[in-house]
Amino acid sequence: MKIHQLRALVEIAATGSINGAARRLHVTQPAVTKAVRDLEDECGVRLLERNPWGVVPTAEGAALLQRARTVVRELERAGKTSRTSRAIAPASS
Amino acid sequence: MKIHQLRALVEIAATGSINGAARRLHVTQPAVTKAVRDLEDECGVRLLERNPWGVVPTAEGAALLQRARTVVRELERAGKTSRTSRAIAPASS
DNA sequence: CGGGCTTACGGTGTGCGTAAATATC
DNA sequence: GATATTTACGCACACCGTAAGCCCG
Repeated sequence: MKIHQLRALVEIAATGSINGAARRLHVTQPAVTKAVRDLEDECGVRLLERNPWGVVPTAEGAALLQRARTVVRELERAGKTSRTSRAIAPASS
Repeated sequence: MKIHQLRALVEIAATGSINGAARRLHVTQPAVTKAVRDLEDECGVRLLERNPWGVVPTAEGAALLQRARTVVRELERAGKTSRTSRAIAPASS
């Protein structure tokens, strides 16, 4: 269960395609494919339904997607918090 | 901003020492030291106050700690969700 | 001396990119 | 032929463990 895997899932859902997710994540398609595949392999569930025109989350994928969104969002906030701390830190003489 | 770094921060705060965190995380002390150091280096803030008898989170460390706890907790829930999906998935003929 | 943190060094594993293959329209 | 996904291969980076050093009681 790695972050980049959850991020991949989130972006795939957001764009409706692995290609689009790859663009957003600034990585190549195979990287995203492997990320979700590892995730599916890890939990033993098909997270995406592969269609010729793209992909759609399965019910299980959608369920995990909600969790993934929260994790990514909170991680984002953590990064923001660290930046804020960086701003107020210099005053801690 | 990696998960294991946040996890390290959480466990350090929980145990009050890098040594204790290492034990909980089933890794060695240097690994934990480097994890928090990388985190500090990344956000440019001293997260821990090093004392001879152990370490104590700084104000900035405490702030990030709250976020870190949330991230770790949510990630935990994500893993649990995947297990649940695994349980209900086989019925999706 | 003992306990705890840090630094340096080497190995191993993982994630990424490139290249090639398959399927649909 | 174009688009989208998947698989295979090789590489670079990051994490971890071991070993050695430093500080304080």
